[in-house]
Amino acid sequence: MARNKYPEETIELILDVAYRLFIEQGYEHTSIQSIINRLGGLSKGAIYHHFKSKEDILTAVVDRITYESNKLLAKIRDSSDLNGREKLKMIFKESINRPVQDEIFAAAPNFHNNPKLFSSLLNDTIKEVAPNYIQPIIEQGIADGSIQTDYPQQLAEIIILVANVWMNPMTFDDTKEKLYGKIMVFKQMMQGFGLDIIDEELTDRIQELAAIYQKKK
Amino acid sequence: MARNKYPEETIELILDVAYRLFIEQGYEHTSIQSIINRLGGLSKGAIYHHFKSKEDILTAVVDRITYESNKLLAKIRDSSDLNGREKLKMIFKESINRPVQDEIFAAAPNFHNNPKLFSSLLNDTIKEVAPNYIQPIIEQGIADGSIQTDYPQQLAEIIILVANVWMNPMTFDDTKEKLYGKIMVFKQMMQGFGLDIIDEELTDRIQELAAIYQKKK
DNA sequence: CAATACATACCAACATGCGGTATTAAAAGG
DNA sequence: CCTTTTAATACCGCATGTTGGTATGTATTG
Repeated sequence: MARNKYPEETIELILDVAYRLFIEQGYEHTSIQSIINRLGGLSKGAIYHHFKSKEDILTAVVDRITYESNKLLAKIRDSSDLNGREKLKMIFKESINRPVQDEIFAAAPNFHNNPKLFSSLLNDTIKEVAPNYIQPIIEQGIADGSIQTDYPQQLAEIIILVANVWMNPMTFDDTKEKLYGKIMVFKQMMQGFGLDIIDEELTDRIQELAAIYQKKK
Repeated sequence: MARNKYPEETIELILDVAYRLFIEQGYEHTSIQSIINRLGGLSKGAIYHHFKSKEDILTAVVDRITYESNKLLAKIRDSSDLNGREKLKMIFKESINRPVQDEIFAAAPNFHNNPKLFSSLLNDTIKEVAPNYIQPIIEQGIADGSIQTDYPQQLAEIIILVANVWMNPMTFDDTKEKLYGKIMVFKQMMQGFGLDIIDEELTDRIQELAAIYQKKK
């Protein structure tokens, strides 16, 4: 293939293809060759020119998956018109309403068939999302009196772990009924932490996602 | 190597070696050849005679890791002299006191370097441990009045997920101080579910494990 | 003698490395 | 300014070493 004047386009193309394949077949069952085959003439050398390894591609893919989500989280975190508790509630509401989610959920098999991608996303959740987005909000909540805890770091982690991983329909392949129970238990957990922020609007939307996810089976 | 009259010994040997390597270097960075090299003369044929694939070895290793633990859980689940809530408390106490844990914690890098093993253990936790051991205990607790919930299945999952995964020092590579905060938050979560069963004895032991795990660094 | 416990030789697929080439951008020279 | 030179970069495609897995052979057991 001819050389591209704008190499970022090539990089984006590689990431597009890799993203789809990683989600559809899993990282370990996607070969570099299978990526090349869908690249429309691009070669192995092209890939290894832009990325130093297959794992490097995964890192870039995960970055792209989380980029939009993190931008939203940052916006909520830095908004000045809400207290900590309200920001937390806003996060659940907004993060669940992005259509990107639908696509991922509809395409992805469960985590057990994609351990590497799953573990990368989990790692990001704990090492990036929790400390950089959730914890600051909780700390603000402590300062403004809307949240009470002595352990903001740990509270941030457990909330986001349960919400993003356990309640994610893609992670554990739940039925609608089972997910409903999860939401109820999550709600009770949040109340136990003094955070009564899960309302009907949220529970409905989560079930909607589960339905989408199940349709593809 | 000469043929072994008792092939189970050969199987155990293979699993011993594989177990160590999987934990030390991760599943994906352990080659069949590196297992063979530590087998003391045994060959590839031996391995593929007893196991049909590398993944089959992983399954067997995970079974062995969980076997003792599950025996203990079954014993508590089936004991007749405790109510549901007491059994739950007993589980935390006993499962944390097994010396096997020390060894695993001392050898293992964090989950992110071992996604396949991690995801296998996580899968076992959700698909085996929660429904077969924790949920029945919670259901007994509902029946005998010592536990209140409308969602025993989901409650079982979230408790064991948080306890086995989030609070596991090996999973997220925590400091002693951070782990202490996790225990406090976990305690509060359990209280939120009406289960006030985490006492000082438990918190002390968990921190001990974290110390062991950190020493190897 | 049949089944089993291994050994040995081998294969195809895979991630990655590398020498080479074409294209572009930047700098130098007129 | 325009042209020439230089250097950087995009990309090609085969070579390489390693990997998981297989086919087949051989010795041992019962």
